[in-house]
Amino acid sequence: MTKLFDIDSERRNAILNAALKEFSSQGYDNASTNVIAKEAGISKALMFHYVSSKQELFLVVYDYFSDLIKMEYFSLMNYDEKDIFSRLRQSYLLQIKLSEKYPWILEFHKLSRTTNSNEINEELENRSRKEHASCCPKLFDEIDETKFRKELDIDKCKQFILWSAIGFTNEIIEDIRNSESPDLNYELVVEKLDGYFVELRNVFYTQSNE
Amino acid sequence: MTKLFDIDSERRNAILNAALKEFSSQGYDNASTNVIAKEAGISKALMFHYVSSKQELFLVVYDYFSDLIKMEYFSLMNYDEKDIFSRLRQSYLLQIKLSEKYPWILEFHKLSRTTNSNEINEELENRSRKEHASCCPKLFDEIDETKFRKELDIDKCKQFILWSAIGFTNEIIEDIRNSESPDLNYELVVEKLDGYFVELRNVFYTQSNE
Amino acid sequence: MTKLFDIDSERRNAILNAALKEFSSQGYDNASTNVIAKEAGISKALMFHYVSSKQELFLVVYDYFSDLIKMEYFSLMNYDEKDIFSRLRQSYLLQIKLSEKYPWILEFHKLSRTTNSNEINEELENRSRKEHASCCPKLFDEIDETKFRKELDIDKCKQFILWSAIGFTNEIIEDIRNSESPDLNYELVVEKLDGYFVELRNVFYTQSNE
Amino acid sequence: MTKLFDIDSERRNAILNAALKEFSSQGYDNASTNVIAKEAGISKALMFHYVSSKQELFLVVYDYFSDLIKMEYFSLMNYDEKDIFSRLRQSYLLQIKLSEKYPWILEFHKLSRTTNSNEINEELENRSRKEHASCCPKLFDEIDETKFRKELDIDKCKQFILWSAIGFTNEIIEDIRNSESPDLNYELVVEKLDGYFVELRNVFYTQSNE
DNA sequence: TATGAATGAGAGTTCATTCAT
DNA sequence: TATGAATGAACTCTCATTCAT
Repeated sequence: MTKLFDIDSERRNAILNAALKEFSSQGYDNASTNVIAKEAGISKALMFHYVSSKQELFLVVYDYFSDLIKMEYFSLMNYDEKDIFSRLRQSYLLQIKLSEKYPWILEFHKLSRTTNSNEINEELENRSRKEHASCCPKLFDEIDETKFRKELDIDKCKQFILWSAIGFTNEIIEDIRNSESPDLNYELVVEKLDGYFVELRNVFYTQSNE
Repeated sequence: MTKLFDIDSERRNAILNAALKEFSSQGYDNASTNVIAKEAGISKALMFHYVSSKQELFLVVYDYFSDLIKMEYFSLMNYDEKDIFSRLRQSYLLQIKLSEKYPWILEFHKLSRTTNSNEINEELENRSRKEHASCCPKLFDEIDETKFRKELDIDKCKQFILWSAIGFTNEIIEDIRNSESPDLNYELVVEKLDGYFVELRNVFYTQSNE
Repeated sequence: MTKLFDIDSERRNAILNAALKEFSSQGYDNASTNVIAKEAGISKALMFHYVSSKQELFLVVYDYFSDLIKMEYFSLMNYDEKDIFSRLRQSYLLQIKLSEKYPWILEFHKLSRTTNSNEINEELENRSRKEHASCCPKLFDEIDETKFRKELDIDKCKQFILWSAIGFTNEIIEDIRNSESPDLNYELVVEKLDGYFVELRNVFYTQSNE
Repeated sequence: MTKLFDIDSERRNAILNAALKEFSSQGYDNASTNVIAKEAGISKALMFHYVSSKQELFLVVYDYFSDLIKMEYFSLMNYDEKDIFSRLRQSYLLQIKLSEKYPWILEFHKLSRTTNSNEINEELENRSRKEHASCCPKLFDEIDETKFRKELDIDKCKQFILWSAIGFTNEIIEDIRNSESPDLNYELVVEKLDGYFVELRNVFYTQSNE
């Protein structure tokens, strides 16, 4: 239905990025197709030549980045790595790399917010039903729990670790937003990241030297 | 400027709650003054008699709840309690209590999201500059750090604890939204809460029995 | 649902007449709410305060004039008059009178044209099913058929008479459109009308002097 | 100006028929060049290569069918036939035949409806001024008026006959539109037609057996 | 010759806001 | 105090038309 995937990839990316930015920051209802078209550098009419409606644009964006994340993130993840923090590190490196090409991709999950459009809500529910809570569970699947200190409740710890990861993600996003050239501080981000992982190991793992 | 504080408190609360609900759930841009007026049970024109604009309404709501939180929350907090988790527990009990009168107050922080209105963005930045990250620092001020395991980096741990608290808050909010009679599961919430605190002590504190 | 009938009758008539003019001349699909609002002398937004949509406006206009025609035309018709041409004359006098207040009312039937909007088409079909071919049958009901020349097929003659009446109606409409002050030639129209009726009697009736 | 007449006649006919259908059924303003191009089986851009604008397309269609009617209809009419009803019969047989190749030609007159485009309105008026009511006068020219009953006003009778003919035409059109295979009921149409002519003779002519 | 890409103008509709009472 | 009426600007989307190839 959409003609978005028959066109030049540079323009396609411009549209997809612009749409992801607008939809994730403003939400579906408040997102303006005007803003998206302007940010993508094309006329509004042309955009509606590529997609038939705001709804379709939203769903195309959702599916595109959903697939992208599957292929450029999930399928590249090495789940043989059983150390949860090494896994998380892997995950962050991939995400940061993706962020270079798709600067708003870390905000992808915000697309799932409930909107005023029931059709969108239903479609989103369909997709999430298929995927069954896409990211988090697998990240924690079959991790090496023997490394955790024995007295800890593993499930609760996973929860704490997840929440910390979310908090850290938000910090990264803010860092990226606040710097014009996001590529420059790639190393700084990784350094910060590694600092956190050192500490998380201290917190949750049996100390090796004890 | 606003006449909101010259009127009957019941109506004022109706307006403030309705506005907080709409602004926090829809965001400033997408929030509808129509919906707020209807939810508050008054005409739109009357609402614009009390406040001069949507902007003013937003800022009044922001400041009102900001002050409320200061007075009904911060000033009631007992900072003599130096145990961070006991402090956090206190904090949650106070917040949940506030939620009974102001059901959307836990969502207050969502008001700070960036909007399309630059004026709003600026005003919000002014306020946050004045307050300098209103809640968190004090929550962690002068806590008893001796309880922490010696090998831990206290500052990073505080960060982890804060992120966990944020995650837990979101869980509470979802619980409240998903239940028709929020008061009933007050005890359940506290129970869950205490479970988390037990574990957090396990994680971060020196084990007493060792 | 519509607030059109709670407002000042002068403005209401302005809107109804403007809408009837636009809808009957342009058809539902091509009719412009802009044009209607401008012709009625109000803002488009106000018009959408009175009616919730173009569809509703159309249906309100349809029903209003449909009812008006029933009350100011059908119920005033004296069907005790059994002479078909006297009846038709009555009919025309009433229609011309209505045209003074509602200059486009003779075009009312054009509202029934099929449009691109299936909802409108369905609503129109519902209404026409209820009314069962509103005008014509009754006009020819129980007329005095003994006046017709014996060798004629009455049913076919009725058809011819109806078609002539339609042709005459179109002539009247054109006359009205071509003159700025339609009231002036009221008498001229009636005169022309009577000329036709004289001749129609000659054509279809047994000649009295034979 | 137009290049329509330099191209393959089959494609030309496809365009002309598609345009006649769309313009006559939707009116000039609401007609979509998209629909016409699609129905004609060519791209919109190519269509605008043949004609310079929607306006020109409309006028070309108008003039083409106007000429066609002149040549394939008017010039084939045998005006030596002085009996008006035989003439009308001739006329209908020719029209029905034309309908086979140009299915929408009976709707040609609908092109003359007033539109929102003043240029189109003016052009149409020019053409009709030149032709002076193209069809009707000649149809009634030099007919044998002696056959009419003596007491009748011939001019008015011509008017009645014309109006009946119009009514009958509409009936035929509706018949054609409502049947999937229009050719099948060709004979039925002619039969119906002849029934009307018999009666019209009864109505207007001196009865032969009296 | 033939077409997909591209656009500005305008459609219906909603919104925050002001006016009159 | 309180409200319904009123509006201009902005929204999403479609259209006839032009451009580039």
